[in-house]
Amino acid sequence: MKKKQKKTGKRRDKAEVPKAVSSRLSFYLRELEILKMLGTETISSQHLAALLDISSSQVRKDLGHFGQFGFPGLGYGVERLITSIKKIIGRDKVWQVCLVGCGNVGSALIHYKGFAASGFHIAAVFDNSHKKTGKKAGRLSILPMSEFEPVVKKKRITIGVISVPASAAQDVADGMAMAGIKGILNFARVTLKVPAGVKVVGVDLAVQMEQLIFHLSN
Amino acid sequence: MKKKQKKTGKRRDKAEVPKAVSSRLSFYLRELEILKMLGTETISSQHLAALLDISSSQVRKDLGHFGQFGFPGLGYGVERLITSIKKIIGRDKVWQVCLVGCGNVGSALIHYKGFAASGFHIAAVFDNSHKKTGKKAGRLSILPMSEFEPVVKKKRITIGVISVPASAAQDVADGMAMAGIKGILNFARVTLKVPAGVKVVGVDLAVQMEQLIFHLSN
DNA sequence: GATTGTGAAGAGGTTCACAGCG
DNA sequence: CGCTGTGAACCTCTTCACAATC
Repeated sequence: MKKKQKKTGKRRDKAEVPKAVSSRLSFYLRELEILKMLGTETISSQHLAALLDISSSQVRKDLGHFGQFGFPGLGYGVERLITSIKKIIGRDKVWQVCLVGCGNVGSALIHYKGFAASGFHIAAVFDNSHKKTGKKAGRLSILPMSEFEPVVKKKRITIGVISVPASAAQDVADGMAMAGIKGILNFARVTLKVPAGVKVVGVDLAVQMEQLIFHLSN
Repeated sequence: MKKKQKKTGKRRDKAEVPKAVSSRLSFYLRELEILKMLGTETISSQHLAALLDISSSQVRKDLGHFGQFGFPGLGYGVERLITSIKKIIGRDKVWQVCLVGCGNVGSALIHYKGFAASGFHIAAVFDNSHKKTGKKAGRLSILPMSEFEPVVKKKRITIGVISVPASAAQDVADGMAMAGIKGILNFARVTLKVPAGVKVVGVDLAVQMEQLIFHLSN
């Protein structure tokens, strides 16, 4: 636990991870899991960097934030690195997720296999519309919003996915915060206002597309 | 067209836009379109900044890259700013898009209204499976991959969306590059290798989720 | 008086380069 | 000899602060 080095002048007791680093850890993990499947046991920073199209010193520096994982002359142990990164980002447990809004996007998410494969368990699905509540969405019944808070609490859900129209998104987010949800994945095209302590990650496909055409136009 | 200002000492004939800026333009646009709908005619950098949860100087500096849009004491004209940003990112025209892979994700994208609303026109849809080709996906027939290149060329499609399983994604990307597609929106969980001149934007929901839980775990 | 546009200062992130280890 | 871990240099992005403008 005691990890102060006397040579550095910088004080940084709290393990503050640069946000640029955290956003790359997932990509490391993704490539490492592929490597593991291929039977690779060891990989150098240079190799891993090439897979991700970044520099090898970037990889080394990123991993350096969390301790010493590599062996000079050999590289990094794939299996061990996977375990370590999973622990760092919190993928070492299963997360209970609820989803609100069973339109096109919502339905696709319910059937999306990548979630389950990454340790996210969709534990409940909600929709406002009477036409949908009671029906099945995959293995789950679609519940009415009136049951939202009790179900979230009973199932100990900590993550919410919003896939409702933009006009309804803020209300849903408010309800989520109220029910104690700490992380929101938002597919609606609005910037959500949430209380401190709640983290929102937005996914806006139109924005992604615009990234693309910006490069194409320039 | 001639737009050199004599006062700046910096030489920068090529309009090089910091990549951090380009990624925010879309968000400015999104908020501005909402403001327009609400009837707002003018907005200050401070107001706009608040909507996006960034600083007002950030907004001013970002917009400053493209010329003078604002009026001191008044702010920015919403309508005019929308037009300008659209032109900058290339949203002033309609883009022809094709989609490969009609699974869960693909189907959701076909029905997703945000695309059309942002000037993206899905002009063709493809899938490998005999079970799907010939069937309808929305207003379009699902075409077999054998028709990919001719159709892309005939319809002047410049953007491709990949929503096939990870194992097939690289092949599809190769085919897209071959057919002359310049921008790829990739939903598969792999890092694609593409020739120079082709831009890829990846959307990986598991990665987004991991961003979320990283913050929750720390 | 309010608000822009912009140099200059400050943070933050990336690359370099090399000592030290296996 | 190959490769990691890491200070130092470098670069990019963000914030500050204020003259110029409406």
